[in-house]
Amino acid sequence: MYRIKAANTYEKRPEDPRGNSYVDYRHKKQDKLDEQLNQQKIDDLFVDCVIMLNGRLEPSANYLRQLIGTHGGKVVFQYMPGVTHIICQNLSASKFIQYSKKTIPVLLPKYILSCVEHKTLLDTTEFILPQLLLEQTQQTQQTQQTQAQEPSPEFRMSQINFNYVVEPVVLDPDSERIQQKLQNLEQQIKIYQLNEIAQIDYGEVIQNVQNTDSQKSSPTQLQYIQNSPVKTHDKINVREYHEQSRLHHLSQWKVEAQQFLIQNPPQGPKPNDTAAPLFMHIDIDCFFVQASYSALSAQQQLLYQSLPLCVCSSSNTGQNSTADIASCNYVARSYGIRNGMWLRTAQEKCKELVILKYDFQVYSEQSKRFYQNLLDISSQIMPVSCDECYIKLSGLISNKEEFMTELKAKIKRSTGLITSIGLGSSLIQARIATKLGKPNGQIHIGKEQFIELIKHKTVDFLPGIGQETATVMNSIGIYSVGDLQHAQLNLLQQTFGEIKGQQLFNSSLGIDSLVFKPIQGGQQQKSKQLQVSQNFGVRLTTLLQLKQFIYNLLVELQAKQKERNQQINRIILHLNVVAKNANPQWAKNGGCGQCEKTTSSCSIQGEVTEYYEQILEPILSQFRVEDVRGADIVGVCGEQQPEIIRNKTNKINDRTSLNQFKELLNNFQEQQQNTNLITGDISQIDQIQDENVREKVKQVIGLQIIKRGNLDDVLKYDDFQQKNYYMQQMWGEFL
DNA sequence: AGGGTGTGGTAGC
DNA sequence: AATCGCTACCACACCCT
Repeated sequence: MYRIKAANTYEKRPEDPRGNSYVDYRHKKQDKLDEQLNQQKIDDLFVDCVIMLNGRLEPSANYLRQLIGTHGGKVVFQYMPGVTHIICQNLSASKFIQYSKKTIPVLLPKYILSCVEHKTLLDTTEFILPQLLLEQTQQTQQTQQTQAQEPSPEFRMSQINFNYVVEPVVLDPDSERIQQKLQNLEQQIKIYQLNEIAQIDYGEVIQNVQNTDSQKSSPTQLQYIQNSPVKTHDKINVREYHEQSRLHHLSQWKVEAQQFLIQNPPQGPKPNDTAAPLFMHIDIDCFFVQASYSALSAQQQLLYQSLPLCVCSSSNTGQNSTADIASCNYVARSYGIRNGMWLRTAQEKCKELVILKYDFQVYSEQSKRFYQNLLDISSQIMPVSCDECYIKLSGLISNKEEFMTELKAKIKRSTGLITSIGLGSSLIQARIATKLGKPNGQIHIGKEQFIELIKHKTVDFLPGIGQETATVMNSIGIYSVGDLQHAQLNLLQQTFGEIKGQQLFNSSLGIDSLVFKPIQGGQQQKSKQLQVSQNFGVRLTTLLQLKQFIYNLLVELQAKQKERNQQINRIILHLNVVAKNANPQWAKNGGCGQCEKTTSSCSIQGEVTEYYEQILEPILSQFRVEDVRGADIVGVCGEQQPEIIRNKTNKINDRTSLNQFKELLNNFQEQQQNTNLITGDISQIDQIQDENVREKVKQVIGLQIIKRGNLDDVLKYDDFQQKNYYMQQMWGEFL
């Protein structure tokens, strides 16, 4: 089912001098919409129905509204008397309680689609929202269980702590609302009995958390699945885990670098904004390896001087070792070893590979020394990471080569580390220059050179283009940076979105999409987001463990908030649940493997940890406890209210289209492999309702055929007429 | 229309 | 045979009022 593109169904809110309420306006609007839809009516399928749509739906609420309207039904978006059906997909805790009280059926959007398909109003039982269904069966099960005197050791997700829906801070002094809340609360207590186990253990969690206040680690113990193939600690302690996580430190060092620059403002001259723009990008070559090496004794250094080196968390080279290489030097790279490669694989490629240990202390010190050397160059520095930054040099440098050589020598003297420097008239040019120069490089490139130099690189050579973007690019026939340089901006924007498309195109031509934001000395840098997460070595078996784990994450988040002196007004919970069809092998190394990801957030005021229940409930009510068994709970991410900068341009394309497009393309490619290209079923392309996307798919698949030389296959047909017929049938005017 | 919320991609070693 | 892991940021889609 393809979505009708979200037409702009909203009307401008009228100025109303007579002070009519917004509600009036909404009623009027509702009537008007109904009238409009009635005019397009096909049949009277839903004629006696008043259908309420709620929340995020698939297909979208807008699509359903039109669908119902054209079949004679009435649609509302708020509950009102007379509603006959509620269509809903995910229920938040409060709505869950509201709806479970009503006798109106709460159904999945599939109901509407099926009714339309069968041209009749179907029985609703098949389409009841699973959450509510679960609740019903649970209640019957419960009564059965109590009769059988067989209490379950675990408890259901949807059953927990609904009696704690009161907000810790009542934001709205409106008494009516508070009364309603109290009423709700009463109802909830009637419906849901607090589980005794939960009560006791929740108390324990609180106690444990209080213990952490004295900087000591939380004694909260979370057991792993017995006989789990994962060999990690038998406790999960977020703080302890982070101590040994290289990525955690990497992220922290970036913040440290920013703070270092705030406390030690660059004393260098101010760049001349009227001069020709000149930016420097500097990066320490294989930072971890060099830094670990620099901490070795002189004797060892001599020994390892020209050997292949790598840094790895483990020197365990056993068959089952899945440790990966954090960083490897260029000697090692000559053997085909790469960052991120599994140690075992790397050692197969090079038996002499020397494994160095992490030394986070040294990395942090070296990072500071590195930045110390950059302070007198210019007043404008923008750190990228602990070992990498941009510096604005416009009008400050006379002899570029000399400057770069001297700077490199200076850093080498001070830290013993070898760096690469790139100069360019934009950030991305400088960045690419460094990349091309590594290791131990010093390059200056201009725009013309830039375009020539990277023409033949694959698109993922450009910063900002990762695996996903590269795959989509390939699918629209763009493989090299040169292809991108000559691509149609229009096509890029249709595929990636207006802004993103433009940015990608700009990148290929050496024009920045990254904004140069130098650190302002003395000013507190406020980030827009604070996040705490742990994805490794987490194997939770019970709901209680899950709750404890999330609470611990929240404690860490709160600590971070205080440390950084920042306010948090929204909390986001990310939850990874092992996908149903996930290969169990994948999670063997302690990671998440293939997961289904869910996000839920709530606005907060006050202490982060107070919102424990609010965050949990909506998201947990979607799962049964069985589903969470073996789930990986990812993290809690607190967010500051970001600056609202709305993008006011018209959207050409929406993500749904992009996803549909990807799917179609995959289907088509599968078919191509299985059948003759010519007979490949392309009828589905014509079913795409969105004209833009349909045309794009045709265009793209056409492009693909040309790119891959498959056009020749078509041309093999001797019969010219038949050939033409196929061509036309497939691509219409596109070929 | 603008605010709120959910999704997904990227970089750094 | 398999591409994680942590944190911060951006662009974007979609719903609610």
